[in-house]
Amino acid sequence: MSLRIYNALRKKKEEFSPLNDNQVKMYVCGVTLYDELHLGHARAAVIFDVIYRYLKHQGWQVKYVTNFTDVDDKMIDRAQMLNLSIYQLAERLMGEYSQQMHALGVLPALCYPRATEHLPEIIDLIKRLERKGLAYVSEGDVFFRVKKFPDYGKLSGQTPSELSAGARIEINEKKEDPLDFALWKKSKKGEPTWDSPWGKGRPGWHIECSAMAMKYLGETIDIHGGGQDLVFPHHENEIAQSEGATGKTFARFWIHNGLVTMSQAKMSKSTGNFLTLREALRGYPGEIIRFFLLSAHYRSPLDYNQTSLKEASLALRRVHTFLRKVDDLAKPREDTPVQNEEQINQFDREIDSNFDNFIQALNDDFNTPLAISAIFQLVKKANLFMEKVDLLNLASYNSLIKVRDRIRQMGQMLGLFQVKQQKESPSLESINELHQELAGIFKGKKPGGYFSTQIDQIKSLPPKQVIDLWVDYRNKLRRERNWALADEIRSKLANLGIILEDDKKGTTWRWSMRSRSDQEVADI
RNA sequence: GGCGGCAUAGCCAAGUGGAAAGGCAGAGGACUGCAAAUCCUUUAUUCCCCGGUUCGAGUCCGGGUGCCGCCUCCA
Repeated sequence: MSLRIYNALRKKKEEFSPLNDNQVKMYVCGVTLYDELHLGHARAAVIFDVIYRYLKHQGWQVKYVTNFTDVDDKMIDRAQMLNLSIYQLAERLMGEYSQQMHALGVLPALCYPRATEHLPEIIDLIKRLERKGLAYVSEGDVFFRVKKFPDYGKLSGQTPSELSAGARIEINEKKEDPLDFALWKKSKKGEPTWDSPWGKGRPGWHIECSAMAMKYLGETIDIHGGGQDLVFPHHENEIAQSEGATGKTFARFWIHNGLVTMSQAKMSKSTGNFLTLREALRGYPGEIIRFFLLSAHYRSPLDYNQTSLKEASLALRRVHTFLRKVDDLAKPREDTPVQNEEQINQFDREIDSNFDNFIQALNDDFNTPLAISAIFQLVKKANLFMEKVDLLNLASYNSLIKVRDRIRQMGQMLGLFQVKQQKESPSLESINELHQELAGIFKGKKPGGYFSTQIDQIKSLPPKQVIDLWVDYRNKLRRERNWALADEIRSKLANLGIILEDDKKGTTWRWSMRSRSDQEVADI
């Protein structure tokens, strides 16, 4: 089984292996630091994070670099509006970025180079292009001479003649040809500026990526990624600049993620059609958002609607419920007699073949929806197994542990199911509130035993123990067939976000996760 | 006008030649004091339409239709 990746350069899936036997060099275009992130940015980050994780899983050492664009027109405008320097604006947004990426379970890249910290490299690269006649100076600006680069259009399928015929190209008197693009822009008054051989100015948008990718990864990299909306002109121009300067292949594989749409239209800042990542994270844990983002193939468009995250949370809950069930299993004694031996062996084989299916799915151009379905199939089989094998012995227990570990292992490649759902401690206040509530139930009644005599002592116990006590007490009521009171306790606890579940083996409880935006319970 | 993508059940979504994955929602059932969780059964004989290739097509080819992206900053 080998990894096949759809290479946008050739518009087909190709077998992937790194140029240098063990090391993969991957560069992904990051964000421009001018405004909040939205789900579209999150999708790109999560997709390339999965690719990064999977490449590492293949045993390769992966050098993964993603940049920040920290100087451009929109940033300059925005910074002026906020009365900040572009540097301050960048710092602020980078802080949010790392916080939100962390919430999504995105692993840190090797480094996050910034355009403004690589002026010497950028200037060198432009000089190189100038020497080759691929760049020319015009009134303080420097442009790339597209006509001198014969391969122009090889990524996007655009050809210079067709582009020239198009009506949407900006007419600029300074350019020799409308297709030429800026490598260096002469600065206007009040704009951030750097010295250069061509006078004061700032880098054009595309050149930073070429310069920084080459600096950190070399002149030929294995994978270059970014959103589908970057194919033209950004990536096309990167190829022109880089290959024009070096004469070498810039990137062997080009990977583009599909865009997130909302109401069937591209999610985009400029159109106002977007959901910010901040908003999404206010309503749902990062893992749910991540799961949603991986629920479509990375090259397909992904449509967000009102119920997307709700559905994702329900689906994810299924897996978490299973993992928690296994985590809660008590290890049987060594001498528990083995039963259902054939069933257990059969189950073990299924676990392995299921894992193979998962790997095959990811090997086929990172097919995450298919990979995820393998996890669901395994959960289903395991639930069924648990149901059928009623007496848990060491062998069946070990099988279930194996499934759980497999799921966590698969989850690791997707960045899911890593954290056990923490039973966060409620505040002292809410525990006191709980007591008030529950004590109210007993007004005029005699709960008896522990609760009537030791109510003050209970208050000093850790919350988990208090809840356990109430659960015990409720079970006493249930044994007495006092359903009304038992149900009232359950409902009071539910108000505090504590879900009780009774089954044959007893009662377990867990915290639910509430969606703060719409009060819908998204417990996982 | 040019380049590219998509069209599969109520919804989301896999599937590039050989009996239509998975999830959500719905229906029925098992379990349960009731819930919850779990399990079982069930939901596409028309895979956008029309032609063609083939023993056989959602899958390949041709022609339509609809939607989307890029060609201007954009993950």
